[in-house]
Amino acid sequence: MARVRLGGMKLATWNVNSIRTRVDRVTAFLERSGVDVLAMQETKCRDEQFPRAPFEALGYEVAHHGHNQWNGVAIASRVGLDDVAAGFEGMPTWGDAAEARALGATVGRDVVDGGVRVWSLYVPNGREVSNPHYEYKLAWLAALRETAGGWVRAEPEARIALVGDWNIAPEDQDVWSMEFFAGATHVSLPERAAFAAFAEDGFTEVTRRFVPQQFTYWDYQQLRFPRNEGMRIDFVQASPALARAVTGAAIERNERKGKGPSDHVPVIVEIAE
DNA sequence: ATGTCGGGTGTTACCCGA
Repeated sequence: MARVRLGGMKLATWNVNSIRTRVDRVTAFLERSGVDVLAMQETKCRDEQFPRAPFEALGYEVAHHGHNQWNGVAIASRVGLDDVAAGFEGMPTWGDAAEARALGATVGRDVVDGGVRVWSLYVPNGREVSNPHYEYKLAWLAALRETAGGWVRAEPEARIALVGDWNIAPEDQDVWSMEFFAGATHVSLPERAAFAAFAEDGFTEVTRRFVPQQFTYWDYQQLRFPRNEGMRIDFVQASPALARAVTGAAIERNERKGKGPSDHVPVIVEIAE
């Protein structure tokens, strides 16, 4: 197939908090933003319930992985969508259940050299530091790092994007009040260490250098958004070759406004060819 | 003051999760 489009691509990640409730807002965002690939989290539906038609009408292919009303991850792409994989090698289960928290696909083979291997990730919340879900979160992150590190070691020039809702605020400035979060998940040292450890395998978080301080999530409760009491928990970790190709990033704060928003907003990165 | 959102069900009243 001939190259139809050169010049890089725009990749975004967005925890949509139910795609069935949010599909109009999500497709409107795609139409006006010029995003070529959108990784979604918390679709909250089974595969057959995902509203594919509105995406396909705009020229996007969709891969979705969802078992039930919890979790659910997807990737929509108008620049190719190949080698789809649900879950990663070694991904821990929650009890007996392999949850729908990771979906990989190769996109952009015609617009970026070698394409980009995108993983749409919904990292477990952890609930409370004393809750078994917290140990599950740490184990899940450790397994992801082990597997993703192996990908980079096997293919050092691979362009790999680990994107999504990491449910970790890596720095104190990434929450509206460290007092409020004292003793809570998302800010604990083991979670922050787990996030930072990806750097040892060559991954770089590539949005902060372009957007030094901006929240990506505001709770629906307590007027958190009007008061700008949010958290920065949605990130893009890029392999060495991909990090070199990233030319910009943006956090779409305005998507938290208006009628029926998700509690998260899209995070966009621009990738050169 | 868990005061808001989702989706679910033994559904029109509550459950769980975030």
